[in-house]
Amino acid sequence: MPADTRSLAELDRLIHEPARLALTAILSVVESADFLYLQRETGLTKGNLSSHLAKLEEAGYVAIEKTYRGRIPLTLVRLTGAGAKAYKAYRARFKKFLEKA
Amino acid sequence: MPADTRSLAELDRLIHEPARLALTAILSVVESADFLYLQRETGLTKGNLSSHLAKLEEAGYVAIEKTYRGRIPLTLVRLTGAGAKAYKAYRARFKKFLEKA
DNA sequence: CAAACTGGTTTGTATTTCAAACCAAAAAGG
DNA sequence: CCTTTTTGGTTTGAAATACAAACCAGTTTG
Repeated sequence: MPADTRSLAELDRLIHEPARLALTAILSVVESADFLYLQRETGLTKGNLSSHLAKLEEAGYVAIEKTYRGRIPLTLVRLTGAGAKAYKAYRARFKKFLEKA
Repeated sequence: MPADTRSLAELDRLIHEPARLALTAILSVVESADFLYLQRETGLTKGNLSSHLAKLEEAGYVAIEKTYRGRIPLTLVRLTGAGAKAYKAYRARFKKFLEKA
């Protein structure tokens, strides 16, 4: 019997997107990160990073705080409880899928 | 140091899509499957199954053979060598990602 | 022989994604 | 100073995706 592929349909698409998966993975281990750090780490363009972050924020998966380092803007991002939970669930589902094939 | 999230950008998007990942996973263990079997197994509509299969075929990941069972049409699908290779690579990458976080 | 069912494909629309253009503030150069 | 460049982003278009609904040819059923 083939793997339970039905469970794949339930994957959280918001996290599944590779760019956002990368972001979520990073944020799950750093407590908080700024915009440029995330850009360097993921290799995304500023535009794409900005819009992916906006989506994650809209979903309540990250909280974005716009502040200043001295006088230059600093955008800080951290995973929310909901974001951490969703990421954990995503990983668990995917891991299960990978195991049984 | 956060996980190597750069590697996620290299995931094969064609396989990454959940519907096609499900199809590929099934085909990786069955040698050959017909259209309706794949539909039942994945829960996709006929339309979506048809177009996802078309994409996989276009990429050379599956071979589709249209034949007949008696007088009613029968569409048989099997993974090609390239498809099997791509699927294997996808799994390896993802597994690696899951392991180091 | 008309209606419904099989086994699909095509079409239309709504989302998504990416890249390129844009923008305001700050720093650097002449 | 005043222009130019750089920093730290956001907004805007255009292209690709994905999904659902409509369609279609052939077959069986009433």
